[in-house]
Amino acid sequence: MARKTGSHSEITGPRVRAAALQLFARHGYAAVSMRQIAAEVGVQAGALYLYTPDKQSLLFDLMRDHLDELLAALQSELLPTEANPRDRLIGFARFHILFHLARPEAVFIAYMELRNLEPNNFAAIETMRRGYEDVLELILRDGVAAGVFAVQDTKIATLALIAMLTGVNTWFREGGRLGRADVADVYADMALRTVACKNTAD
Amino acid sequence: MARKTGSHSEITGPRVRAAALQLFARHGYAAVSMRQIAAEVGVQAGALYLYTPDKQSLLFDLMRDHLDELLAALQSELLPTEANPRDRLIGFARFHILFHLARPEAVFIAYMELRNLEPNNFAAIETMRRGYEDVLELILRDGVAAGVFAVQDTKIATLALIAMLTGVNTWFREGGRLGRADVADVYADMALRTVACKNTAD
DNA sequence: GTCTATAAGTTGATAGAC
DNA sequence: GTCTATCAACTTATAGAC
Repeated sequence: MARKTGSHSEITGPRVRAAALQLFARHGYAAVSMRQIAAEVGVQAGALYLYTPDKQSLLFDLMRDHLDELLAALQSELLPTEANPRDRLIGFARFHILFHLARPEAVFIAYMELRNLEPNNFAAIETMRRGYEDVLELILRDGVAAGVFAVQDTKIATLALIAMLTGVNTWFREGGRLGRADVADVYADMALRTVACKNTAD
Repeated sequence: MARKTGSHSEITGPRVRAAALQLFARHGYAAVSMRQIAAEVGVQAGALYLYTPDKQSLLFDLMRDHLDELLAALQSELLPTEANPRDRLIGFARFHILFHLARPEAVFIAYMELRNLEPNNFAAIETMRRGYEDVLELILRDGVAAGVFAVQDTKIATLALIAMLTGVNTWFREGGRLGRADVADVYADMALRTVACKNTAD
C-alpha cells in the first residue's frame, strides 16, 4: 500500500501478456494490432512498449513460458523410468490431456503461430518441443525393449500419439457429457491401445 | 490460338489461386497482402480483383475446393458398407494419409485459417468437415456393432483418429526414410490398433 | 507510468486510362 | 485484361509532455 500514484507496473505487465494471449489465440498473431491489445488492457498503444520491446517478443515470451511450464510440469509428474512402460504411457497421456485442457489459448498459440516466429525464436521453441517429444519416445522405446509395446517406428508413433492427444483441444468444451478426467482416461486408453501388444493382459 | 492480345483470363485466374495457396500456407492469411499475391503472379494488385471480389473469397474458395475434392475422392475410394469394418478403417486411414500428403498447403490452410473465415463461410466449411468425420464415425459404429471394435465413445475416437492421421503433415518430407505408401501403412496399422478389440486376430 | 502526437510505411479496394 | 494512381484507414514503433 506504499504507492497511490497512477502507476501500475507490477499489474500492467501481466495484463498485457494476458490480453495478447487471448487476442492472439482468437484472431491470430498477424491479425491482432498493438492497438487492440492496448484497448483490451485499457491503456494507449504507446504504453505497451514499457512492457515489451516489440510485438514479436510478446509472441515469443508467451510460447517460451508455455513450454517452460509444460516441461517443468512433466518432470514433476512423470513416473520414474523404473516403472513399467504401460503405466508410464498412461501417466504421460493423462498428464498431456489435463495440462493442455487447462490452457487452451497457450496451446493454440504454441501450435499455430510457429510460422510467425523469427528464425532464432523458432529454433528455440522447436528445441523445447523436441525435448517434450523425446520423453514420450523414451517411454515407447523402453516398452518395445520390454516386449510390451509393438511399434514399427517409435518416432512416428511418438508424433502420432502427441497429435492424437493434442487434438482434444479442438473439440472439448466445459460442461459437456464428459468431464476432463473422463476425457483424459478415454484418451489414455486409446493411446495405450495404439502401441500396446495385443497379447498383453489389460 | 485465336487471341494474341495481352489478355490471359483463363490462365491468370488459376495462377492467382495457386499463389494465394502457397502464400497463405507459408505465412498465414492475415500476414499476406494482396500486393504480395499480385507480385507472385506477376501482375499489379488491382488486376487481382478481376478474379476475386475480395481477399476473403480467395480464402474461402481455396478451402471449399479442398473439401469438395476431399469428399469426392473419399466417396470414390471408400469400401462399400458391406465390407468388414477393419478393412474399411484401414482403407479410410490409407486414403486420408495419401490424400493429405498430396496437398499439404491446402490441408494446412483448411486447418489453420478457420478463424479467419467470416461466420457464414465458417459454417459452410464446418458442415463439409463434419460430413467427412461422419464417414469415419459410421465405420467405427459398424465395427462396434459387429463386435470387432472396442471404443468407449465413437465421436471421440473419430476425432482422435483424424487428429492422429492428419498429424502426418507436420513432419513428413519427401525423400526421407519411408515413402508415402509406407507411412500410410504404418498409420493404418496404428489406427486399427487404436480401436480394434485386443482378441481379434490380426 | 501513461498520455498525445507523430513518423514512415502498409493495407484492401476502386477509378479510369490504355 | 492490365496498368497506374489514388483513397482512407490502418500498421509498428518512437519522442516528448505531464
